[in-house]
Amino acid sequence: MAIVGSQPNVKQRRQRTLLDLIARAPIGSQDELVELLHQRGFEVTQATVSRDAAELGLVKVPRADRHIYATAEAAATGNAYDTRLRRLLEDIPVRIGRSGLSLVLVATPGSAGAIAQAIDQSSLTDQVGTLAGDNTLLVLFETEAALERWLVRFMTFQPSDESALPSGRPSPAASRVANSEAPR
Amino acid sequence: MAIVGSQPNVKQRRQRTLLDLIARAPIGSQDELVELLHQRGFEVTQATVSRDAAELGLVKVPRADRHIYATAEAAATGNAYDTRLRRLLEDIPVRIGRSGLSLVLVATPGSAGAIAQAIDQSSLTDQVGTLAGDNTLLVLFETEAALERWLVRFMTFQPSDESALPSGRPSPAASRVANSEAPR
DNA sequence: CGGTCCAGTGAATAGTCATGCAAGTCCGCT
DNA sequence: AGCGGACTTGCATGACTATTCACTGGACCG
Repeated sequence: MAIVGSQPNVKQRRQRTLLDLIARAPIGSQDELVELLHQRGFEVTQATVSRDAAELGLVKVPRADRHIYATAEAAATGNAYDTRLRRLLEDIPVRIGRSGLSLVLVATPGSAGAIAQAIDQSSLTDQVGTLAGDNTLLVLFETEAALERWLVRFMTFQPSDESALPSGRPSPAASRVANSEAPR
Repeated sequence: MAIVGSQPNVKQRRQRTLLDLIARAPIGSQDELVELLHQRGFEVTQATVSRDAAELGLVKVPRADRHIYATAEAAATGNAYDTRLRRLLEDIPVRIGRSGLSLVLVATPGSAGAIAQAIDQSSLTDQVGTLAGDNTLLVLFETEAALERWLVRFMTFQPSDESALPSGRPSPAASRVANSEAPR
C-alpha cells in the first residue's frame, strides 16, 4: 500500500489535476473525484481527496439544487455581475432604510446609479425595479415577502457588516441588520 | 402565495440571525448552529439549518485545521492581502515560466512590483523571496518541492485560467497549467 | 365551509466527509 | 548499514450533512 512515494511530486500533480477537474465540470462528491482521478491514472481513495480538498481550500457550494466543489475564489464568483455588485459594496458603504414596500439604500454621492445598475444585472431578482438618485436609490417590491427575501440575499453580498437595519428610522444607533431577537 | 405567513416571517429572521452568527464566530457544524439558534429562541432542527444554509449559499471552508461556515463571499476573503493579490491577478494576466528553482512571472509593464509585493504579503510563504523588474518578476525557491507546493497554491489565486504552464519555454500554444497526464 | 394547493418543517435515514491509526517510503545522520 | 523522523496514504469508522417522506397550517377557491 501507499504505493507512490517514489515520485515525490505525485501529490502536487494530483492536486493540480484536482483543480483542473473541478474547474471543468461540476463535481458533486469526493467519490466522483476519486473516480475521475482514477481515470487519469491516480490511485487514491476518498480520504486522500478529502485531505487534498482541505489543503487546497476547496469548498462545496450550493449551486442550482445541488452542491458542487469549487475553489473559495470561484465560489464567490457566481455571476460576473454579482461580482461587480460585491465589489461595489465593498468599496461603498451602503446604509439600508425602509419605507413601505421600498428599501432605501443610501450610498456615497454619485454612486447610486452604479449600484442600481449592478443590482439590476445581478442575480437578485425579487425586486420590481430600482430607481437611482445621486447618493440614494430605491429598490421597489411587490410584496412584503419579496422584500424580506431580497434583503436576506442582499446581505450575503455585503462585506462584513457595517450597514444599518431596515426599520423605519435612519437611527444613529449602530443597529446591525442581523438583529436577533426571539422569533415571536 | 406565501404572502408571508402569519408570524412575520420567522424564516427570514432566522436566516438573518444565521448570517449574523457565522459572521461573529467560527461555527463548525450545523448542530452548533441549531444550538445557538435555540438560545436565541428559534426552535429548529439540523434539517432546517441545512436547508437554510443551501438557500443562503453558505459554504464550509477549511480554515486553520478545521472547517467553518461562511458566506461564499467571506470564504474568498481570508487574508486581506490575499484578496489584494487575487484582485491583481484578475486584472493582470500573468504568464508563468520556469527556470531552475525560480518561477518567472511575466505580467504587464509596470505591474511586476505590485504583484511581487502582493505575493510577499500574502499567505503564500513557500518562497524564499521575490525579485521584481518592470513587467517580470522572479519567485525564488529553496527546493523543488517548495516550488511545486507554491505553484499549486498560487493557482487557487488565479481567476479561471488564462495562464501558461510552467515548463521551459514561453510557448505561444495555449497550454494550460493544469495539464493532467498520468502519474508515472 | 370542504377541498386543494403549497411553503415550511421534523424525524429518520441515506449520503458524504473528516480523521485516528498503522503502515510504507524517503530522507538525513551517525 | 542502521536508526529516527517527517510525509503521505489507506482503512475503518465516527462525524456531519442532505434528502426523502409525511404532516401541518394557512391561503385560495368555488
